[in-house]
Amino acid sequence: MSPSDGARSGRRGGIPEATVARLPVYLRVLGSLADGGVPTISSDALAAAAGVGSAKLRKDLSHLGSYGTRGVGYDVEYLVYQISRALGLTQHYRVAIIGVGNLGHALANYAGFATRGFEVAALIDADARLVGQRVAGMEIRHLDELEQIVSDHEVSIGVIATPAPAAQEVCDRLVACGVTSVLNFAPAVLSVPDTVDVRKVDLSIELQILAFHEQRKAAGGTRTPGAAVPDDVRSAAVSA
Amino acid sequence: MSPSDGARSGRRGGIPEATVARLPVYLRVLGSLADGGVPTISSDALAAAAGVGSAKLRKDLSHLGSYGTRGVGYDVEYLVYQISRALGLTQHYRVAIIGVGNLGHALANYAGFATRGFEVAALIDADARLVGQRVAGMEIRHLDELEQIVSDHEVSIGVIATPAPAAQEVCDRLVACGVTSVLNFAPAVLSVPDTVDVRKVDLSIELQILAFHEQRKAAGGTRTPGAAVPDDVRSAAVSA
DNA sequence: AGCGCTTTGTGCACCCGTTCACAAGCGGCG
DNA sequence: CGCCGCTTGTGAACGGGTGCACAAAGCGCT
Repeated sequence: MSPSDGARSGRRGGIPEATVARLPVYLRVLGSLADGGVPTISSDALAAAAGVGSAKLRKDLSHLGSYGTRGVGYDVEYLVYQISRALGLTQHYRVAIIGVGNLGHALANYAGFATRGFEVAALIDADARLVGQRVAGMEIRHLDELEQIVSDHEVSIGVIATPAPAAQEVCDRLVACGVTSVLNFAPAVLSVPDTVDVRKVDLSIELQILAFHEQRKAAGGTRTPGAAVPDDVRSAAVSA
Repeated sequence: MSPSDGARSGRRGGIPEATVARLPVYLRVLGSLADGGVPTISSDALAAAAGVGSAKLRKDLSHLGSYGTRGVGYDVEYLVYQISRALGLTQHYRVAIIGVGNLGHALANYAGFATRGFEVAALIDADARLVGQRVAGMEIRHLDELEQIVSDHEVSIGVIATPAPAAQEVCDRLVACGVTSVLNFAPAVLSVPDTVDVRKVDLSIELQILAFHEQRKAAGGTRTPGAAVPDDVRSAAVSA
C-alpha cells in the first residue's frame, strides 16, 4: 500500500503481499499434517488442502527459498519452520485489546492468539464499570493507562474493538506510543502515518459483499421473489 | 479457479470485485455525511474520508453509472441510494449464525447486522445445553433443526462461527439447503461448489500478516549497531 | 549404473486493478 | 450571454498476480 517504497535492501522481505496473505493458510494446513504424522507432502496435495492452485502454491513457496525435493515434495516440519520464520513467528508478539465489549470479550477468549506466538498482554476499556473485572484470566485496565500499559508490556500490536467513534482516537494514542501494527475491528476508516500497518476486519462489509453476489445470482435464473429486476440492465445509453 | 464462471466478473453491470469490496466503505462514509446534513461531496473529499485515491474512487463509482455532476460533485443521498442498489441492499437478507460460542455471541449482538438490511433469523448450536437459551432476544435452536430453520426462515446467508472441525460439515449442510453465501469465521478452509460464495474472516491470519510486516520493519532497527536509523524517513503527519 | 517416473521451480503470456493525465461537461460570474 | 474555473469520467500506461507449460532434478526400480 505504500506508494513508492524506494530503496529496498535486497534482502529477504521481497515476498509479494498476496503471498504473505496465503502463507498463514499453508501454515495451518501443514500444522494439521504434522500433527497427523505426515512426513512429506506434494505441492498438489497441499494446494488442494489449502484451496489454491498448485502452481500458485509452488510460486509462493519459491519466494522464500528452494525448500522441497523434486520428485518427492516438501518436508512438512521443515516447511512449517521456514514459513514461520518468513512470517516472523519465531518472535513473540504482545497484543493489547482495546474495547472489551461483546467482540473484545470474544477476542480475549480466542484460542488462536496463543497458538502462534501471540500473547494477549492487556485488556483495556474506557468503561470504569468494566475495569477490574477479569476476562479470560486477565484483569481489565482503564483506557487512561493505555500508554503506561503499552510501554510496560512492550505491546507491538494493538487490536481495536471499540465502538467506531472511539477508534481513531485510540489508534492515534497507540501510534503515539510506538505501536506500528493495528488490527481494527471497528467500522471506521483509520488514518495513520504510513509507517504503521493497519488491517481491518469488518463484518458489515463482508456481509454486503456477499449480498452483492447473492443479488447477482438471484438476478440470473431461478425464482425471484419480488419484481425489481429491471435495474439489472445498466445504462446502455452511454456504454456503446 | 474455473474459467467457466467468468461471466460473474467483467460483464455489463459487471462491477469489478475490488470495487465491490470498497463500495461498502463509501456507503458508510456517505451515511455519516447524510446524517450530518451534507448535501454534496466531491470525489476528492469522499476519497480522503474513505482512505483511497480520488481517481480510484471515481472509477469505482463510474462502474455503476454516471451519477455525479461535473464541477459540483456527488449528491450524497442519491449516491447512497445508488450504491445500496448496486450492492443489492434494497433487498432483505436473512442470516443464520451457526455456533453460539464467544464469537457467535458477539455476532448475535452486533448492531451492524440490522442496519443494512440484514436480519439475524436464527441462532444454532450443537450443544444441547445452549439450546433454549436466549441471546440477543433470540432463542438458540439445535443444529439438528438446521435444515428446517433455513427452509422456514428463507435464510440466504450462513455465518459459521463453530470450531474448525465442525465447519466443513455445517457448510455442506448449509449448501445442501440451498444457501449460496457463507461467511466463515472458523479457521478452516471450506470447499464448496463454485456456485456458492464463501468469504472468510480469520483473526489468526490477520495477526500473522501483521507479524510479517512488524518483523520487516524491525529488521533494521533492533540491535544493529550503527544502523539505528529509522528504516524510512517518509513520516507522514497524522491527521492533526 | 542407468532409466524412467514424479515433482519442483520458473519463464512467459495474460488479466485485473491501479494510477496518471486530460478532455468533456456543468455551474457561476461578469 | 459568453467565459472561466472546477470536477467528473475515462483512455492509456503501468505493475502485480495468476495460470500454463516445460525444463531441471531427485528417487527408486531393474
